[in-house]
Amino acid sequence: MAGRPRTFDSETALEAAIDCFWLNGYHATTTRDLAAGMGMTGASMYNAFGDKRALFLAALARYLDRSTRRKIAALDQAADPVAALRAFFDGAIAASLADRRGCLLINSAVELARTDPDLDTEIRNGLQEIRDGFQRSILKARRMGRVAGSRDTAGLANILLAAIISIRVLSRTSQDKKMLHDIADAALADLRGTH
Amino acid sequence: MAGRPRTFDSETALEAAIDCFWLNGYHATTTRDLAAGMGMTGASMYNAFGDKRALFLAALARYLDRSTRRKIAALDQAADPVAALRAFFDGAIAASLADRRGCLLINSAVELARTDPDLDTEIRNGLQEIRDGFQRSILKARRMGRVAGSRDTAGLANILLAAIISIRVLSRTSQDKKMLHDIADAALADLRGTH
DNA sequence: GCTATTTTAGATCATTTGATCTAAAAATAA
DNA sequence: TTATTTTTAGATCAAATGATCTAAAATAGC
Repeated sequence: MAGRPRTFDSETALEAAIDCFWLNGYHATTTRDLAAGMGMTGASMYNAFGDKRALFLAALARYLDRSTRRKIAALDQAADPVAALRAFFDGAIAASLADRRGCLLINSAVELARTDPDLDTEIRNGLQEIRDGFQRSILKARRMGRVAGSRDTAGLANILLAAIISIRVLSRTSQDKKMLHDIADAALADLRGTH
Repeated sequence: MAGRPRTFDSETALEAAIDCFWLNGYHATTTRDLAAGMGMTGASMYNAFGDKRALFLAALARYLDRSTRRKIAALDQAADPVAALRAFFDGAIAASLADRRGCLLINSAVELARTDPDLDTEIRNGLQEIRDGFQRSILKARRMGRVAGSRDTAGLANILLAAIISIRVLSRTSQDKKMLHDIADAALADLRGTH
Protein backbone atom coordinates (compact mmCIF):
# COMPACT_ATOMS: atom_id res chain seq x y z
CA MET A 1 0.00 0.00 0.00
CA ALA A 2 2.33 2.66 -1.25
CA GLY A 3 1.99 3.92 -4.79
CA ARG A 4 2.08 7.20 -6.61
CA PRO A 5 0.26 9.93 -4.71
CA ARG A 6 -2.87 11.52 -6.16
CA THR A 7 -2.53 14.95 -7.62
CA PHE A 8 -6.11 15.84 -6.72
CA ASP A 9 -8.16 16.13 -3.57
CA SER A 10 -11.19 13.83 -3.59
CA GLU A 11 -13.53 16.32 -2.00
CA THR A 12 -12.47 19.17 -4.27
CA ALA A 13 -12.91 16.91 -7.27
CA LEU A 14 -16.36 15.86 -6.10
CA GLU A 15 -17.34 19.50 -5.69
CA ALA A 16 -16.28 20.07 -9.28
CA ALA A 17 -18.41 17.11 -10.36
CA ILE A 18 -21.36 18.64 -8.50
CA ASP A 19 -20.85 21.85 -10.44
CA CYS A 20 -20.85 19.99 -13.76
CA PHE A 21 -24.01 18.00 -13.06
CA TRP A 22 -25.68 21.03 -11.50
CA LEU A 23 -25.08 23.20 -14.55
CA ASN A 24 -26.29 20.87 -17.27
CA GLY A 25 -28.02 17.94 -15.63
CA TYR A 26 -27.00 14.29 -15.70
CA HIS A 27 -27.59 13.33 -19.32
CA ALA A 28 -26.18 16.51 -20.85
CA THR A 29 -22.94 16.17 -18.89
CA THR A 30 -20.34 13.98 -20.60
CA THR A 31 -17.57 12.09 -18.87
CA ARG A 32 -15.15 14.39 -20.67
CA ASP A 33 -16.93 17.45 -19.25
CA LEU A 34 -16.56 15.86 -15.85
CA ALA A 35 -12.88 14.94 -16.19
CA ALA A 36 -12.05 18.41 -17.48
CA GLY A 37 -14.08 20.12 -14.75
CA MET A 38 -12.53 17.93 -12.09
CA GLY A 39 -9.05 18.64 -13.42
CA MET A 40 -8.10 15.05 -14.00
CA THR A 41 -7.88 12.46 -16.72
CA GLY A 42 -10.72 10.08 -17.47
CA ALA A 43 -8.75 7.13 -16.17
CA SER A 44 -8.15 8.81 -12.83
CA MET A 45 -11.81 9.73 -12.58
CA TYR A 46 -12.97 6.19 -13.26
CA ASN A 47 -10.31 4.82 -10.92
CA ALA A 48 -11.35 7.09 -8.06
CA PHE A 49 -15.13 7.28 -8.46
CA GLY A 50 -16.27 4.41 -10.65
CA ASP A 51 -18.57 5.01 -13.56
CA LYS A 52 -20.69 8.05 -14.38
CA ARG A 53 -23.69 6.84 -12.43
CA ALA A 54 -21.62 6.15 -9.30
CA LEU A 55 -19.99 9.55 -9.60
CA PHE A 56 -23.38 11.19 -9.86
CA LEU A 57 -24.66 9.35 -6.80
CA ALA A 58 -21.58 10.44 -4.86
CA ALA A 59 -21.98 14.02 -6.07
CA LEU A 60 -25.65 14.12 -5.13
CA ALA A 61 -24.94 12.60 -1.71
CA ARG A 62 -22.26 15.19 -1.06
CA TYR A 63 -24.52 17.99 -2.28
CA LEU A 64 -27.20 16.88 0.15
CA ASP A 65 -24.67 16.79 2.96
CA ARG A 66 -23.00 20.10 2.42
CA SER A 67 -26.04 22.03 1.24
CA THR A 68 -29.44 20.61 2.08
CA ARG A 69 -28.65 18.98 5.41
CA ARG A 70 -26.66 21.95 6.58
CA LYS A 71 -29.64 24.24 6.07
CA ILE A 72 -31.98 21.82 7.80
CA ALA A 73 -29.54 21.65 10.71
CA ALA A 74 -29.62 25.44 10.94
CA LEU A 75 -33.39 25.24 11.27
CA ASP A 76 -33.10 22.69 14.06
CA GLN A 77 -30.59 24.78 15.93
CA ALA A 78 -32.47 28.05 15.70
CA ALA A 79 -34.03 29.49 18.85
CA ASP A 80 -36.80 31.16 16.86
CA PRO A 81 -38.20 28.59 14.39
CA VAL A 82 -40.43 31.04 12.53
CA ALA A 83 -37.59 33.50 12.03
CA ALA A 84 -35.38 30.60 10.95
CA LEU A 85 -37.90 29.50 8.34
CA ARG A 86 -38.12 33.06 7.10
CA ALA A 87 -34.32 33.16 6.87
CA PHE A 88 -34.34 29.82 5.06
CA PHE A 89 -36.62 31.15 2.33
CA ASP A 90 -34.90 34.52 2.09
CA GLY A 91 -31.62 32.70 1.67
CA ALA A 92 -33.03 30.37 -0.95
CA ILE A 93 -34.45 33.27 -2.94
CA ALA A 94 -31.19 35.20 -2.78
CA ALA A 95 -29.26 32.11 -3.86
CA SER A 96 -31.75 31.44 -6.66
CA LEU A 97 -31.40 34.95 -8.02
CA ALA A 98 -27.61 34.81 -7.84
CA ASP A 99 -27.23 31.30 -9.27
CA ARG A 100 -29.87 30.18 -11.72
CA ARG A 101 -29.04 26.49 -11.68
CA GLY A 102 -31.77 25.91 -9.09
CA CYS A 103 -31.33 23.01 -6.68
CA LEU A 104 -29.47 19.86 -7.73
CA LEU A 105 -31.83 17.65 -5.74
CA ILE A 106 -34.96 19.11 -7.32
CA ASN A 107 -33.43 19.17 -10.79
CA SER A 108 -32.53 15.52 -10.35
CA ALA A 109 -36.01 14.68 -9.11
CA VAL A 110 -37.42 16.01 -12.36
CA GLU A 111 -34.78 14.65 -14.73
CA LEU A 112 -34.13 11.28 -13.13
CA ALA A 113 -37.13 10.19 -11.10
CA ARG A 114 -37.80 6.49 -11.56
CA THR A 115 -34.84 5.73 -13.76
CA ASP A 116 -32.84 3.92 -11.09
CA PRO A 117 -33.81 2.43 -7.69
CA ASP A 118 -30.76 3.76 -5.82
CA LEU A 119 -31.12 7.20 -7.27
CA ASP A 120 -34.82 7.16 -6.58
CA THR A 121 -34.23 6.36 -2.94
CA GLU A 122 -31.63 9.11 -2.61
CA ILE A 123 -33.94 11.70 -4.18
CA ARG A 124 -36.97 10.64 -2.20
CA ASN A 125 -35.01 10.61 1.05
CA GLY A 126 -33.57 14.03 0.31
CA LEU A 127 -36.99 15.55 -0.21
CA GLN A 128 -38.27 13.74 2.87
CA GLU A 129 -35.45 15.19 4.97
CA ILE A 130 -36.41 18.70 3.92
CA ARG A 131 -40.06 18.03 4.69
CA ASP A 132 -39.23 16.48 8.06
CA GLY A 133 -36.96 19.39 8.93
CA PHE A 134 -39.75 21.81 8.15
CA GLN A 135 -42.13 19.80 10.26
CA ARG A 136 -39.78 19.82 13.26
CA SER A 137 -39.56 23.60 13.06
CA ILE A 138 -43.32 23.85 12.76
CA LEU A 139 -43.80 21.64 15.82
CA LYS A 140 -41.31 23.76 17.72
CA ALA A 141 -43.19 26.89 16.69
CA ARG A 142 -46.43 25.33 17.82
CA ARG A 143 -44.98 24.51 21.22
CA MET A 144 -44.01 28.17 21.42
CA GLY A 145 -47.53 29.22 20.60
CA ARG A 146 -46.61 30.62 17.21
CA VAL A 147 -48.74 28.08 15.31
CA ALA A 148 -52.30 27.19 16.31
CA GLY A 149 -52.51 23.80 18.00
CA SER A 150 -55.30 22.78 15.68
CA ARG A 151 -53.19 23.01 12.53
CA ASP A 152 -52.00 19.92 10.68
CA THR A 153 -48.24 20.19 10.99
CA ALA A 154 -47.61 17.57 8.31
CA GLY A 155 -49.79 19.58 5.97
CA LEU A 156 -47.94 22.78 6.77
CA ALA A 157 -44.63 21.02 6.13
CA ASN A 158 -45.96 19.93 2.74
CA ILE A 159 -46.83 23.52 1.95
CA LEU A 160 -43.34 24.72 2.81
CA LEU A 161 -41.82 21.92 0.74
CA ALA A 162 -44.02 22.93 -2.18
CA ALA A 163 -42.91 26.53 -1.80
CA ILE A 164 -39.19 25.79 -1.90
CA ILE A 165 -39.65 23.47 -4.89
CA SER A 166 -41.57 26.01 -6.93
CA ILE A 167 -39.14 28.78 -6.04
CA ARG A 168 -36.23 26.64 -7.20
CA VAL A 169 -37.98 25.59 -10.41
CA LEU A 170 -39.25 29.04 -11.34
CA SER A 171 -35.92 30.72 -10.69
CA ARG A 172 -34.48 28.64 -13.52
CA THR A 173 -36.65 30.46 -16.04
CA SER A 174 -37.47 33.74 -14.34
CA GLN A 175 -35.68 36.39 -12.33
CA ASP A 176 -38.91 37.87 -10.98
CA LYS A 177 -37.95 38.58 -7.39
CA LYS A 178 -41.43 39.60 -6.35
CA MET A 179 -42.86 36.33 -7.64
CA LEU A 180 -40.42 34.28 -5.58
CA HIS A 181 -41.22 36.33 -2.48
CA ASP A 182 -44.96 36.06 -3.11
CA ILE A 183 -44.58 32.29 -2.95
CA ALA A 184 -42.45 32.26 0.19
CA ASP A 185 -44.63 34.85 1.93
CA ALA A 186 -47.79 32.88 1.27
CA ALA A 187 -46.29 29.68 2.62
CA LEU A 188 -45.03 31.40 5.74
CA ALA A 189 -48.36 33.20 6.19
CA ASP A 190 -50.01 29.77 6.16
CA LEU A 191 -47.99 28.95 9.28
CA ARG A 192 -49.44 31.88 11.13
CA GLY A 193 -52.85 31.09 9.74
CA THR A 194 -53.50 34.71 8.89
CA HIS A 195 -53.01 37.08 6.00
CA MET B 1 -46.62 18.00 -56.29
CA ALA B 2 -47.69 14.40 -56.45
CA GLY B 3 -45.55 11.72 -54.92
CA ARG B 4 -45.92 8.71 -52.73
CA PRO B 5 -48.45 9.26 -49.94
CA ARG B 6 -47.33 9.20 -46.32
CA THR B 7 -48.13 6.13 -44.32
CA PHE B 8 -48.42 8.14 -41.13
CA ASP B 9 -50.55 10.96 -39.80
CA SER B 10 -48.51 14.00 -38.78
CA GLU B 11 -50.56 14.75 -35.69
CA THR B 12 -50.58 11.16 -34.49
CA ALA B 13 -46.83 11.00 -35.01
CA LEU B 14 -46.30 14.22 -33.09
CA GLU B 15 -48.38 12.86 -30.23
CA ALA B 16 -46.10 9.84 -30.16
CA ALA B 17 -43.08 12.13 -30.06
CA ILE B 18 -44.64 13.97 -27.11
CA ASP B 19 -44.99 10.65 -25.32
CA CYS B 20 -41.33 9.81 -25.89
CA PHE B 21 -39.99 13.14 -24.68
CA TRP B 22 -42.47 13.21 -21.81
CA LEU B 23 -41.40 9.81 -20.54
CA ASN B 24 -37.64 10.25 -20.53
CA GLY B 25 -36.90 13.90 -21.16
CA TYR B 26 -35.10 15.47 -24.09
CA HIS B 27 -31.54 14.24 -23.64
CA ALA B 28 -32.43 10.68 -22.66
CA THR B 29 -34.62 10.23 -25.73
CA THR B 30 -32.72 9.10 -28.82
CA THR B 31 -33.76 9.68 -32.38
CA ARG B 32 -34.19 5.91 -32.65
CA ASP B 33 -36.56 5.92 -29.67
CA LEU B 34 -38.49 8.64 -31.43
CA ALA B 35 -38.63 6.95 -34.83
CA ALA B 36 -39.72 3.66 -33.24
CA GLY B 37 -42.32 5.38 -31.04
CA MET B 38 -43.64 7.37 -33.96
CA GLY B 39 -43.86 4.22 -36.08
CA MET B 40 -41.66 5.47 -38.87
CA THR B 41 -38.14 5.29 -40.14
CA GLY B 42 -35.51 7.84 -39.20
CA ALA B 43 -35.42 9.26 -42.71
CA SER B 44 -39.17 9.87 -42.71
CA MET B 45 -38.95 11.52 -39.32
CA TYR B 46 -36.18 13.87 -40.40
CA ASN B 47 -37.97 14.54 -43.67
CA ALA B 48 -41.21 15.46 -41.95
CA PHE B 49 -40.05 17.21 -38.79
CA GLY B 50 -36.43 18.27 -39.25
CA ASP B 51 -33.85 17.52 -36.60
CA LYS B 52 -34.33 16.42 -33.00
CA ARG B 53 -34.46 19.95 -31.63
CA ALA B 54 -37.09 21.02 -34.16
CA LEU B 55 -39.13 17.93 -33.39
CA PHE B 56 -38.97 18.70 -29.70
CA LEU B 57 -40.06 22.29 -30.26
CA ALA B 58 -43.00 21.06 -32.35
CA ALA B 59 -43.88 18.47 -29.72
CA LEU B 60 -43.76 20.99 -26.90
CA ALA B 61 -45.82 23.49 -28.89
CA ARG B 62 -48.44 20.86 -29.58
CA TYR B 63 -48.44 19.75 -25.95
CA LEU B 64 -49.08 23.33 -24.86
CA ASP B 65 -51.92 23.63 -27.35
CA ARG B 66 -53.72 20.42 -26.64
CA SER B 67 -53.07 20.29 -22.90
CA THR B 68 -52.09 23.50 -21.18
CA ARG B 69 -54.03 25.98 -23.29
CA ARG B 70 -57.12 23.80 -23.28
CA LYS B 71 -57.20 23.81 -19.50
CA ILE B 72 -56.66 27.56 -19.33
CA ALA B 73 -59.49 28.01 -21.82
CA ALA B 74 -61.75 25.95 -19.56
CA LEU B 75 -60.96 28.36 -16.74
CA ASP B 76 -61.83 31.34 -18.91
CA GLN B 77 -65.13 29.82 -19.97
CA ALA B 78 -66.28 28.79 -16.51
CA ALA B 79 -69.15 30.65 -14.91
CA ASP B 80 -67.78 30.04 -11.42
CA PRO B 81 -64.05 30.86 -11.44
CA VAL B 82 -63.37 29.56 -7.95
CA ALA B 83 -65.02 26.24 -8.68
CA ALA B 84 -63.15 26.10 -11.97
CA LEU B 85 -59.82 26.61 -10.22
CA ARG B 86 -60.74 23.89 -7.77
CA ALA B 87 -61.58 21.61 -10.68
CA PHE B 88 -58.30 22.53 -12.35
CA PHE B 89 -56.28 21.39 -9.35
CA ASP B 90 -58.39 18.32 -8.69
CA GLY B 91 -57.89 17.32 -12.30
CA ALA B 92 -54.16 17.94 -12.16
CA ILE B 93 -53.81 15.85 -9.01
CA ALA B 94 -55.84 12.99 -10.48
CA ALA B 95 -53.76 13.13 -13.66
CA SER B 96 -50.53 13.25 -11.65
CA LEU B 97 -51.48 10.18 -9.65
CA ALA B 98 -52.50 8.27 -12.77
CA ASP B 99 -49.52 9.29 -14.89
CA ARG B 100 -46.30 9.99 -13.07
CA ARG B 101 -44.50 11.74 -15.92
CA GLY B 102 -45.54 15.10 -14.50
CA CYS B 103 -45.97 18.00 -16.94
CA LEU B 104 -43.88 18.20 -20.09
CA LEU B 105 -43.64 21.99 -19.84
CA ILE B 106 -42.40 21.94 -16.25
CA ASN B 107 -40.06 19.02 -16.88
CA SER B 108 -38.63 20.93 -19.82
CA ALA B 109 -38.25 24.08 -17.76
CA VAL B 110 -36.05 22.17 -15.34
CA GLU B 111 -34.09 20.13 -17.88
CA LEU B 112 -33.67 22.70 -20.62
CA ALA B 113 -33.92 26.20 -19.20
CA ARG B 114 -31.34 28.48 -20.77
CA THR B 115 -29.95 26.00 -23.24
CA ASP B 116 -31.57 27.54 -26.29
CA PRO B 117 -33.21 30.93 -26.93
CA ASP B 118 -36.19 29.55 -28.87
CA LEU B 119 -36.85 26.87 -26.32
CA ASP B 120 -36.43 29.35 -23.50
CA THR B 121 -39.03 31.62 -25.02
CA GLU B 122 -41.48 28.76 -25.51
CA ILE B 123 -41.07 27.60 -21.91
CA ARG B 124 -41.29 31.06 -20.44
CA ASN B 125 -44.37 31.89 -22.51
CA GLY B 126 -46.00 28.63 -21.52
CA LEU B 127 -45.58 29.34 -17.83
CA GLN B 128 -46.70 32.91 -18.36
CA GLU B 129 -49.88 31.73 -20.06
CA ILE B 130 -50.74 29.59 -17.07
CA ARG B 131 -50.05 32.44 -14.69
CA ASP B 132 -52.09 34.89 -16.77
CA GLY B 133 -54.95 32.40 -17.01
CA PHE B 134 -54.96 32.06 -13.23
CA GLN B 135 -54.92 35.81 -12.87
CA ARG B 136 -57.91 36.26 -15.17
CA SER B 137 -59.89 33.78 -13.09
CA ILE B 138 -58.84 35.55 -9.91
CA LEU B 139 -59.92 38.91 -11.31
CA LYS B 140 -63.24 37.41 -12.33
CA ALA B 141 -63.66 35.98 -8.85
CA ARG B 142 -62.88 39.36 -7.36
CA ARG B 143 -65.51 41.03 -9.52
CA MET B 144 -67.93 38.45 -8.16
CA GLY B 145 -66.95 39.29 -4.59
CA ARG B 146 -65.25 35.96 -4.00
CA VAL B 147 -61.80 37.53 -3.50
CA ALA B 148 -61.20 40.59 -1.36
CA GLY B 149 -60.62 43.72 -3.44
CA SER B 150 -57.49 44.50 -1.46
CA ARG B 151 -55.65 41.34 -2.53
CA ASP B 152 -52.79 41.45 -5.02
CA THR B 153 -54.16 39.40 -7.89
CA ALA B 154 -50.74 39.02 -9.52
CA GLY B 155 -49.43 37.65 -6.25
CA LEU B 156 -52.31 35.22 -5.96
CA ALA B 157 -51.68 34.06 -9.52
CA ASN B 158 -48.04 33.44 -8.60
CA ILE B 159 -49.17 31.33 -5.66
CA LEU B 160 -51.41 29.20 -7.86
CA LEU B 161 -48.61 28.80 -10.40
CA ALA B 162 -46.28 27.70 -7.62
CA ALA B 163 -48.86 25.19 -6.43
CA ILE B 164 -49.30 23.51 -9.80
CA ILE B 165 -45.55 23.38 -10.35
CA SER B 166 -44.83 21.74 -7.02
CA ILE B 167 -47.69 19.28 -7.45
CA ARG B 168 -46.33 18.26 -10.83
CA VAL B 169 -42.76 17.95 -9.57
CA LEU B 170 -43.59 16.07 -6.39
CA SER B 171 -45.87 13.63 -8.15
CA ARG B 172 -42.85 12.39 -10.10
CA THR B 173 -41.31 11.03 -6.90
CA SER B 174 -44.26 10.54 -4.59
CA GLN B 175 -47.76 9.16 -4.75
CA ASP B 176 -48.83 10.87 -1.53
CA LYS B 177 -52.33 12.02 -2.43
CA LYS B 178 -52.83 13.95 0.78
CA MET B 179 -49.62 15.91 0.19
CA LEU B 180 -50.76 17.00 -3.26
CA HIS B 181 -54.14 18.05 -1.91
CA ASP B 182 -52.54 19.90 1.01
CA ILE B 183 -50.68 22.01 -1.54
CA ALA B 184 -53.71 22.71 -3.73
CA ASP B 185 -55.96 23.40 -0.74
CA ALA B 186 -53.54 25.92 0.73
CA ALA B 187 -53.23 27.78 -2.56
CA LEU B 188 -56.98 27.90 -3.04
CA ALA B 189 -57.46 28.94 0.59
CA ASP B 190 -55.15 31.86 -0.09
CA LEU B 191 -57.68 33.05 -2.66
CA ARG B 192 -60.40 33.23 -0.07
CA GLY B 193 -57.98 34.75 2.41
CA THR B 194 -59.16 32.47 5.21
CA HIS B 195 -58.22 29.13 6.70
C1' DG C 1 18.78 0.47 -5.27
C1' DC C 2 15.03 -2.72 -6.01
C1' DT C 3 10.34 -4.32 -5.80
C1' DA C 4 5.59 -3.69 -5.25
C1' DT C 5 1.85 -0.59 -5.66
C1' DT C 6 -0.83 3.15 -7.12
C1' DT C 7 -1.70 7.03 -10.11
C1' DT C 8 -1.26 9.53 -14.31
C1' DA C 9 -1.33 10.64 -19.29
C1' DG C 10 -2.97 9.74 -23.51
C1' DA C 11 -4.34 6.56 -26.82
C1' DT C 12 -7.81 3.55 -27.88
C1' DC C 13 -12.07 0.67 -28.10
C1' DA C 14 -16.77 -0.49 -28.89
C1' DT C 15 -21.26 1.57 -28.89
C1' DT C 16 -24.37 4.89 -29.33
C1' DT C 17 -26.18 8.77 -31.49
C1' DG C 18 -27.67 12.42 -34.59
C1' DA C 19 -28.08 12.73 -39.18
C1' DT C 20 -27.83 11.52 -44.22
C1' DC C 21 -27.63 8.74 -48.47
C1' DT C 22 -29.19 5.48 -52.00
C1' DA C 23 -32.40 3.02 -54.22
C1' DA C 24 -36.86 1.12 -54.41
C1' DA C 25 -41.90 2.02 -53.86
C1' DA C 26 -46.04 4.50 -54.67
C1' DA C 27 -48.57 8.00 -56.07
C1' DT C 28 -50.03 12.05 -59.81
C1' DA C 29 -49.91 14.40 -64.25
C1' DA C 30 -49.30 14.39 -69.05
C1' DT D 1 -47.25 4.48 -70.54
C1' DT D 2 -43.91 7.62 -69.12
C1' DA D 3 -41.99 11.29 -66.50
C1' DT D 4 -42.01 13.48 -62.11
C1' DT D 5 -42.39 13.78 -57.35
C1' DT D 6 -42.55 12.36 -52.68
C1' DT D 7 -42.05 8.83 -49.27
C1' DT D 8 -40.15 4.72 -47.45
C1' DA D 9 -36.74 1.20 -45.99
C1' DG D 10 -32.48 0.19 -44.58
C1' DA D 11 -27.74 0.95 -44.86
C1' DT D 12 -24.40 4.04 -43.71
C1' DC D 13 -21.52 7.97 -41.99
C1' DA D 14 -19.02 10.83 -38.88
C1' DA D 15 -18.82 12.41 -34.43
C1' DA D 16 -19.62 11.84 -29.64
C1' DT D 17 -19.63 9.07 -25.65
C1' DG D 18 -18.87 5.80 -21.83
C1' DA D 19 -15.33 3.14 -20.59
C1' DT D 20 -10.76 0.73 -20.69
C1' DC D 21 -5.89 -0.25 -21.79
C1' DT D 22 -0.88 0.38 -21.90
C1' DA D 23 3.08 2.31 -20.43
C1' DA D 24 5.38 5.74 -17.87
C1' DA D 25 5.71 8.24 -13.40
C1' DA D 26 5.90 8.54 -8.56
C1' DT D 27 5.77 6.96 -4.10
C1' DA D 28 6.75 3.45 0.31
C1' DG D 29 8.89 -0.55 2.26
C1' DC D 30 12.72 -3.51 2.26
